[in-house]
Amino acid sequence: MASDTRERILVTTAEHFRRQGYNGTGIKQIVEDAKAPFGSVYHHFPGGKEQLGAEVIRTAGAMYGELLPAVFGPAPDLLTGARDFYRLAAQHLEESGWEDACPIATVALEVASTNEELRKATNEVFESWVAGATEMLEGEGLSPEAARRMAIAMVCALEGAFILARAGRTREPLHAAGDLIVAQLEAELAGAAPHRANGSDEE
Amino acid sequence: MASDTRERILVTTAEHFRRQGYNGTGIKQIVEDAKAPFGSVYHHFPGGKEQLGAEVIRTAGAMYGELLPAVFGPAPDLLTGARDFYRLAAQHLEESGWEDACPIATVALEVASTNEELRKATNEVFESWVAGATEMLEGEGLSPEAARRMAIAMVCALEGAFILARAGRTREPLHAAGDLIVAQLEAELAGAAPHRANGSDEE
DNA sequence: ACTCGACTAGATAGATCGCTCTAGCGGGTA
DNA sequence: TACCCGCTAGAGCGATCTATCTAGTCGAGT
Repeated sequence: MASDTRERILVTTAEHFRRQGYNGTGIKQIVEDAKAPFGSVYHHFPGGKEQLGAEVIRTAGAMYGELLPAVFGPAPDLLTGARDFYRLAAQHLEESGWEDACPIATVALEVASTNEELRKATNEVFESWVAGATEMLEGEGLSPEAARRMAIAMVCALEGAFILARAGRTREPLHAAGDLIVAQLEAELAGAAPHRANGSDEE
Repeated sequence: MASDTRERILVTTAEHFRRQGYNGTGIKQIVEDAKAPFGSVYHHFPGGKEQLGAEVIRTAGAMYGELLPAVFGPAPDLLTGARDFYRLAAQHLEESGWEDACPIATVALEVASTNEELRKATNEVFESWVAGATEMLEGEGLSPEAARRMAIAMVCALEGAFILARAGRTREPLHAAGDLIVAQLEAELAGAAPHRANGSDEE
């Protein structure tokens, strides 16, 4: 039993935040869609909407961060991994009716200047994504500085492309951003001596 | 006269949208800060909050779009223009207490799946920015396809960097995104246009 | 002087907001 | 049996939301 009500509330809230943001989502709406009793929200999240929001940001953010190894892992090399990532994101976005983009971007912008607690939560998530990508890029021979800069740029390009793609209902921005990242990744990898014993060098 | 009340309402609403989004901004708050009578909102904007929102998106978007020629115009060449753009954006963002980023990004994400009318307005603004940048890049010798792709990537990188910068209260994402764009711009221009002798780039 | 439309001014309606409160259910322990 | 406690269940509070309504002010045109 534990509390799958609590889990349902978290998942449903995450879906609503991704679609319509923090301020656009009411607690009444959440409990209705989660088929949970209203009081349970304040039992499981005594801190109210803010605590619920913080937990959703962290769990949904961590879940999305796992897509990084999930997509890059099976790919034959980093470049195709990167290309796949943006293309899969575009495909998933369209198939979801232009709803399933970044789970925390809308909330991040809403709270950046109005709620310190939630702002910190979103920042931690972004930092964890950047850290994951940085580690991956360092493994390919980039210097720590170059790797981090590139990792940040990858996340920026993705987030920005999500905004334009949802506004215009088109995959074009995600493809343009993906192409940019792949091209630049190619250039940087060529410049940084790939001393990998693992056979992964072409060109 | 066209009453400057109407103008004050537009400007104040734009400021609030940029800071806290559409759903986070109440009409009461707008009229209070704009020192305007409540009824005037519905006199000047009979369509209510939605019409007000649409007009704010379009006017603020057009105003922000004018920064493109304003920054790139006086620059000695395209690369320094691009570098300046991201650095000025970062500087302005920090000086405003991490509030003055994109005037419509928050609203764009909030309404993308919930309000067709406003979604279209945000898309028109993004399209106009892309069109402006595309034209500029074509003037530098890029093919129409390459120019548009690059223009989209520039906007994506900027928007995404704004999200991370506001969340983390740091200029780093804007610098990383700017560096990425400048590097890729350099590569594409070298392949497309006759190089202009102009000893400028360093760092 | 008089009218009329543009605009100001704010009270108020009706819905919804986040949240608190009490009551009851159900199963493990004594 | 009796008791506790994690959890469900929802009525209801005060605040706030968007929007409408009436009344008043002001200036230009006749």
